Amino acid sequence: MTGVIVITGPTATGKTGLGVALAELFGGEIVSADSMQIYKGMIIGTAAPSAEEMRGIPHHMIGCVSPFESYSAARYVRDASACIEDIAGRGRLPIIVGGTGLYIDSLLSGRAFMGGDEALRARLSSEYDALGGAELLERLSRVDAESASRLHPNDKKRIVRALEVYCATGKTIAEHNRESRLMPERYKSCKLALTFRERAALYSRIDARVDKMMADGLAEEVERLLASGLDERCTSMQAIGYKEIAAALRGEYTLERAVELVKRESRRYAKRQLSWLRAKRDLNWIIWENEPDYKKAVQISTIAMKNDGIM
RNA sequence: GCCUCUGUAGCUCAGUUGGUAGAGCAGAGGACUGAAAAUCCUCGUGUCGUUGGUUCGAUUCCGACCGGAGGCA
Repeated sequence: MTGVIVITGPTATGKTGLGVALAELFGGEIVSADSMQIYKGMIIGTAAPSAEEMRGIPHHMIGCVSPFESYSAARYVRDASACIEDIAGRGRLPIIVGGTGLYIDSLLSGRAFMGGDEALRARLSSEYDALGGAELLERLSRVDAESASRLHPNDKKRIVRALEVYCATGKTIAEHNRESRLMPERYKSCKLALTFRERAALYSRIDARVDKMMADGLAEEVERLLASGLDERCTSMQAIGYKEIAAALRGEYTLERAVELVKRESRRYAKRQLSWLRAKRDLNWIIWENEPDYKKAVQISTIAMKNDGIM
């Protein structure tokens, strides 16, 4: 079975740096697992690695999709799997680096997502708006009581999707989930998760990085994307840093306010990532005191890789 | 130096006609299976500035003191 390394953790914890360090040491190539770096032209705001940071290591799955498209976890599993097979086929070590938890989990399990139907989804969505969440949740509970019992009436996305899956395939999403949970992981992996000892250290790092993005021209990058015809309905424009600055450029509030919001949203995002990761069991945590210490991290990683049977 | 206002949750403030208090924001925790940087749920005990007094009981009334703001000198 192909072995891979996974480097994850909340935003701004130094995943890129560790990924490159391990790639240099073990002859690896990077496969990004980032739902926004995937889009072309979104570089500054997604903190995509620069050529200098890459240090000659090949990086995949970055900037390879048009920002007008709506990418998905399902497509990621397909595209990233191909990358991994290619890398491993050439005798190199695939190193998956990114903070999009759903993408990583899905990739490792080779999860197949239940097909859906865009038109049907749109219809259900407008029914939700017209009839209300309680009504749609009630309808879901008649066909899929299991999923319905776990959802809140306000959780529009999930109620609509559960209904969509059932209507389109005749199978409940709960059944599908149960089956897919039984699938064994497709790759043997060593999972490394990065974070800081103190939440405050993480947050001040996030704040500083947002200031740096602005200094590097994030506003101009957003302007350029908007000028190309993108609007807030595109998935790519839902990215933190882009949606707030776009709103400021539209005159909804000042750029200073936008920067505050970008910082706040990034902090909340990091918190959500942490909450996703804490629920996982097989992670090797690397906890920074104040600054990333890559030398030490490489040592810890090497030990973890041996323990997990990679190498 | 005198006068007035003010001191309540990390911040901005509300409130208790005396029975130890509550909003917004910030923040915290959780969920998550074809949007996931998305989406959704839950969470407010704090010496009511300090210290005396009145009172069965004071954060609330009175005094002094210590911060802060303004005014007059």
